[in-house]
Amino acid sequence: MSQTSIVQPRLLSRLNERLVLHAIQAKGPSTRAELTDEIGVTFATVAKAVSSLLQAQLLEEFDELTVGRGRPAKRLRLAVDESQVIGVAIEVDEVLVAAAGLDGEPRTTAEVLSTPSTYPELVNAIRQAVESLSTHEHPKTLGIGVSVAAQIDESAGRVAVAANLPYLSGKPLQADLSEALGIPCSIIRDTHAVCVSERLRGAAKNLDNFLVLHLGVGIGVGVMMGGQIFFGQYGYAGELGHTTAVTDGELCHCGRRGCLETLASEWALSGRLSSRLGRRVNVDDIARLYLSGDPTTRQEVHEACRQLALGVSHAVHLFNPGKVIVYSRLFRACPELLLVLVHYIEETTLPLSYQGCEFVNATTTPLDGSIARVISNLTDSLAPRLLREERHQAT
Amino acid sequence: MSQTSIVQPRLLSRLNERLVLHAIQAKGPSTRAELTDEIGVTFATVAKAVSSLLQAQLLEEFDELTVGRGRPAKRLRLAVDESQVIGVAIEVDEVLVAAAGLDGEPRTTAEVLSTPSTYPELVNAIRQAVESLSTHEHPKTLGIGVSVAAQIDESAGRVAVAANLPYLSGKPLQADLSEALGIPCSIIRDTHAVCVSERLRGAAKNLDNFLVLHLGVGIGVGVMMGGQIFFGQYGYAGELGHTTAVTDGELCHCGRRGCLETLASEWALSGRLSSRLGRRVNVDDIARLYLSGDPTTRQEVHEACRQLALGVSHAVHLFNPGKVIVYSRLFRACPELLLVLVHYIEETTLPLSYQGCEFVNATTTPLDGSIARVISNLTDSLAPRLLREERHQAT
DNA sequence: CTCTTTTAATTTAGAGTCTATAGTAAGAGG
DNA sequence: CCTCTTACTATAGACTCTAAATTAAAAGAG
Repeated sequence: MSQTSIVQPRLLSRLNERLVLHAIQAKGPSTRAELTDEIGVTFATVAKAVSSLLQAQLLEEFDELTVGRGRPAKRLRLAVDESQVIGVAIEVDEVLVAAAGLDGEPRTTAEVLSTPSTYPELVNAIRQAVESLSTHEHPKTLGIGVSVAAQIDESAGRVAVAANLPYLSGKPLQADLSEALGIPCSIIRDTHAVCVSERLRGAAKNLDNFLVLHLGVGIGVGVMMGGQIFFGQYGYAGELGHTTAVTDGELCHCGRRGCLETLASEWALSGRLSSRLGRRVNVDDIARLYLSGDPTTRQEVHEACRQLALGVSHAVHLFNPGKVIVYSRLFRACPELLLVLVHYIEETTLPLSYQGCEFVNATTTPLDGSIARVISNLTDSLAPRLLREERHQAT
Repeated sequence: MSQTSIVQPRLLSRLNERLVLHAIQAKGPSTRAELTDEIGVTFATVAKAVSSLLQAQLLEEFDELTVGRGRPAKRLRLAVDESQVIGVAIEVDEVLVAAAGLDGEPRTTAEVLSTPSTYPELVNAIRQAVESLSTHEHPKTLGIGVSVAAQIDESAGRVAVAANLPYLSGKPLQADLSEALGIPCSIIRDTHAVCVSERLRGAAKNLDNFLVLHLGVGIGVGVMMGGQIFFGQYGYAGELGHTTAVTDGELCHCGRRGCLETLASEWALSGRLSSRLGRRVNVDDIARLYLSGDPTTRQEVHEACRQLALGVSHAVHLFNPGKVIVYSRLFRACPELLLVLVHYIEETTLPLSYQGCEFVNATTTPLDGSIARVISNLTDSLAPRLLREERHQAT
């Protein structure tokens, strides 16, 4: 099988390094003594793991204003002065690039490019933007994350199908960027990116099971379960837009009829409202009209919410998530829509299934997610994850 | 946090013991040399792990008819002569008890009791049945698994809600049985039990992501993802029966209208057919009538399949499983119904989502599952699971 | 200003694990 | 009987952990 086993003495120290990083991510900057209590290993072991992480520039030591007796401890934080990561978000009309410390906090406002129209230009534009953030005045760049508004085969690092950026379909973007930049790079679907950043520093901190409902041109959910993105057997988990909402409904671009996407996507909504209002409206217009109380808009939007709630209800029944995070321009502009959505969901969902499940707007973006993805990769590539799974009753 | 860390040198040997057991489960009886190739550690390490597992009576050594040159190897198998486990299935009308070797193969035909009508009688009946299988003529009993046709809080070992066995609701069955029997015991929901046994030795061998569609009085799915049963945040994942299938449909016992269960459960189907045929029919009658070609029956059954397919379609879209295993008396009696179900599913599901997903009947029962659960517990309690999760592109 | 107290960090000894390598065991074939 | 082949055992070297002793750096008491 595997040429050489991972089960070797040094696995232990890797595991402890990983535990140290996760403890600091969860509790913020800590001293070695605090980490000792938190992790449950000896001070000596913590010190050793920390020294290795300092060497790898994943952690930084800093003095704090001491207050108690005794020798003052040095506090450790995720590296922000010595190291950085770079996140890239490829969207339909623009590409965003930003650098961040290992805490996930962007250190600059994002640089915005308009999306090039060929693949080589895209790779080149990203290379230039990344290089301008990686000069010698900047901290050392440890990795690059790229979120893409497309179906991604994340294990192969390849774009699967990019409906709205056709030239990306099938491209081995991860390998091409890694090569062009000379720095480890990983690509991730935008929906999944939001999952990762919401968990790292957004609405789902320390939550293992939640959904991100992504409403854009289509409707999809990002599934975070057991602390990991869930891909399904072939990587297509989280499809919601092509669930049949009404039998013999409107024709969908997928060839079937009555898909949820024909009723509740932002794209469908602006189409319906455009024809009812007799002029072209986009999502921002809809939000404005909705907030101003336009009755036609309110009626259509609420109807879309009702249909959407049915689809979300299925997902809640099946996943029993601890939270549902809505990532949508319309919902961000009109937060009260969350209440409407929840109202319809409660009508069609078993209380046992939605009890304890909060519905909130996303607080992060795919750009944050691309950064969070690199950071997770850096921490998780140290060692595999230990997963306890005992369900035994001791006698 | 945890008093003492699990990350210690002996974790390595535990991990290797676990790898040895899983290799033998996957590949069948093996020699130490074969395990060495399979696992990727040194022969010496394998030999040490094996010797520890022999001591724990989880493995057995046996001579085989040698054929090649060289010193003949001793082959190792999961213990079946020296050790056994006992499985119990608590169903609405009967309780099944059987002993099995650690390979999961039952060593006896199941003993069948009619389900007692009080909790103490139930515990006592199980105690007697188990003790008659644990006398000194029998191999040593290493554990007991109990599958229950009810909602279970599997982490607490407690029955949550038992709609059809009311006296079980809220009972700490796992602790009570462990105490009564003096042997580690674990309880598991019947739907989940089928998941576990299908993966151990049924239709889902070596498959990490699949669903078990359980049609009985209700409709539910067991979700196996990443090789583990998925519970959701609060343990209620896999609900399908109370998905709203038609707005303003028939009143469901849950208080809402149009639940899938009112249209497609075996219970609903027999109700509808009883009233249309003018006489009481149960599931077995329906199967007979269906196979004999009765048009009314065929029409109603196909309509139920159509509704069911819509619900399954949602699950397939969201989970993208590698297989859907149907556990249902009606489907087992009429295997051609699978084709009907698949036909309707294909009508309402994105090809990308169901491609590569097979729909098959279950080959195991909750009793097999209760046995499989104990065996998993024995192997998995040795060490936590190592979960690699790298998605990085090496430069 | 010196000494004690307190907390932080390092060092060292002891036990456990792995790999690698050399050596022993048990059969088949000439 | 000897050699070849495969299976298994034993030992040395490197790495890890814990635990306990030692050193380091500050605050406070006298």
